[in-house]
Amino acid sequence: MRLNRLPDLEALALLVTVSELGGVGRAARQLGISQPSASSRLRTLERRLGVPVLQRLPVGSRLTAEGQMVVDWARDVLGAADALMVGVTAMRRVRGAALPVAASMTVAEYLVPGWLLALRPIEPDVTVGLQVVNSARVAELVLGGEAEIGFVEGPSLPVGLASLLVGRDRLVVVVPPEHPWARRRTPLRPHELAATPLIVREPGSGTRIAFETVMERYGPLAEPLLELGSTSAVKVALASGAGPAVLSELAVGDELADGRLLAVAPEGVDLQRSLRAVWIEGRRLDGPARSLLTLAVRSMSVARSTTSRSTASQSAASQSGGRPKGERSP
Amino acid sequence: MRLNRLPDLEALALLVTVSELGGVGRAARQLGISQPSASSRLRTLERRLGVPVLQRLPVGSRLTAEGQMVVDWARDVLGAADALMVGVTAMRRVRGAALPVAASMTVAEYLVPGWLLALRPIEPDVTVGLQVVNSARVAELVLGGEAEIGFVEGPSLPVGLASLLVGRDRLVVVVPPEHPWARRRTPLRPHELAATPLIVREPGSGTRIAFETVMERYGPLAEPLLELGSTSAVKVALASGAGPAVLSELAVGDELADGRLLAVAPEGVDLQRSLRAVWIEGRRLDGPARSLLTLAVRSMSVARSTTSRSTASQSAASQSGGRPKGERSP
DNA sequence: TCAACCTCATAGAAACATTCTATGGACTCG
DNA sequence: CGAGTCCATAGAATGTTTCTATGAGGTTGA
Repeated sequence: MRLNRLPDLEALALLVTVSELGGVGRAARQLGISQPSASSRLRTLERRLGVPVLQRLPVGSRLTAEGQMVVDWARDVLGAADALMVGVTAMRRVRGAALPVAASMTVAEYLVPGWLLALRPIEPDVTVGLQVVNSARVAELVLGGEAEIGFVEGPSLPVGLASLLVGRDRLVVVVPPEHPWARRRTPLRPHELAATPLIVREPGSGTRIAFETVMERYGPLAEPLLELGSTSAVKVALASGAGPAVLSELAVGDELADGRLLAVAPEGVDLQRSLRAVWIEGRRLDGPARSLLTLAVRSMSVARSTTSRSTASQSAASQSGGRPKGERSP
Repeated sequence: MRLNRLPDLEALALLVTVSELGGVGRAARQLGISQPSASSRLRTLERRLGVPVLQRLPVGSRLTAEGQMVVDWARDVLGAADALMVGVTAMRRVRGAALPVAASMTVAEYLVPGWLLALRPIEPDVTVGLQVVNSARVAELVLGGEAEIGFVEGPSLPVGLASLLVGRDRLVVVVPPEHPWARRRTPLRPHELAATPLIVREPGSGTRIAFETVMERYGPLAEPLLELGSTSAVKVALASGAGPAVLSELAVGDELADGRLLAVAPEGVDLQRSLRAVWIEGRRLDGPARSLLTLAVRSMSVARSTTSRSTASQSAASQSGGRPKGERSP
């Protein structure tokens, strides 16, 4: 992670605004800075990128072809930054939030920011408070009234809580492309997996507990190859070719998508986990909490339907109808 | 896009490094700055985020629970930034690159950065040059020897070129959740779609041409509701509820995944496009070009075998398959 | 044709942040 | 208890960004 080769986020945001408004001065006004400041900043950005991105015209500025690409890439960066900020902001307001939420780590990390971004235009004035704790504690907080709605992962069903499925996650065994398992033709047997030293998260982490619970029946697990404190650290170890690792699919989706990592599915092992929204049984959710639940439910159904075929109707229908009911336990 | 609420990318990179190395001083050394500078920068970051992220201990520093979340979100941001930089760097070196590549816009925008990120560890010393042009011009450049490998979209098959499928894209009709079509129960008929004014890209853009070609047989298209010069601009118009739009699925993967947009599938219309790698027929690709081709092919097969995933950050992902965001994305 | 108006760029001063070196306090380890 | 490691603070130097004021280039419309 070289420190110096990073783009200036604010300059990128400025460039995006220029592309939307069609002029440097207009963008400056919108962002509340002076026009010369914007001009100079864009020039610095161009110099650092080494590519001209703007075509200055007497009537405004248009993007060059390269600029168009930069803007589209920049939108991704800014979207990620937005997600970070929305997540941090929610974590900061644990007390005194209009909508107190509790979520397990997986849900909080991968799903909550997207929901909050989608919630913002719907409920602009609602301050969300986010508490990131384990699933058991989520249940406590919801039951104790400290969170209006919660999100849990895993197979155990909290009592006294209504719940609704909002997503699925799956633990995947991943290897770098140069690992022997990347080329194996025979399926991975559970016993072989159990007997292989793996890179895993530290004891007590949700991912690790879930994995150990599932693998219990296939015999004792080998000693871990490495125990690391974060998903990121595991990825770093993986990149250096250390060995197979077990991670949440949500955590490695990008790496899987572009081939930096490969998934090896153990034969016949169900590593799927349900992600559920929970709230006090019998209580009717309304207001912002209900909006959030709707978004969460919708995000799942749409994500699933886009891979095969997608129609908007199904997801919309499920919520616009009656109030959500707790699903019965599996 | 408020300018002031953006995080400092370099500070985030520093924090990530601290989380990997376990100490402020160690991270500073790795990044080539002094320890006090790192310390001060982290303090500033904490102040701006409003959340303590580091627990300073006499033996080093550990992340707080909030810090853990911040680091994981930050990885997405940095991944997206990395994708941007790798793309820009490639565009800068059109001449004199060891591996000259030509790609159509869709491929260049959403897939190439992810491939280049994956290529970096495999071929660390190869400078890639990227030319972003339309598919016909890609064919010319490859045939003329100005690009060793090219990537095209669309149904037309270039003559004299060998090709291999590296991905698929699909045009999708998207609406904001509050649009009437989001709640429709009857399937969308092609004629109805043709008769509806849509938000589209400007004439001549690949997305628009592809859409018009497919829709030709269903009668004349209605006048566009809006014609906009970039995907981003279309998204902005969508967000304000303007009306249905037609965009590449790769461009709206994140929005679909978290429900900010909904896809409406027109009945029986095939809006899929193939994305292909092309090179001179009969020529055997080797060296870096072959590595790149391998990565591209792999990214497709893996992407299909896993279900999509989404994180807010993922725009990069969207590029990389989502991950241009760095690494992310569905 | 020309004045009014718009665009973006430049100049120079002030404010701010980051950087460094040097030092100190806190804790662990032997 | 001393040596070593860690992080924080102090104060000066550097660099960037910011602003206001102004200029250059081109369009618009009378």
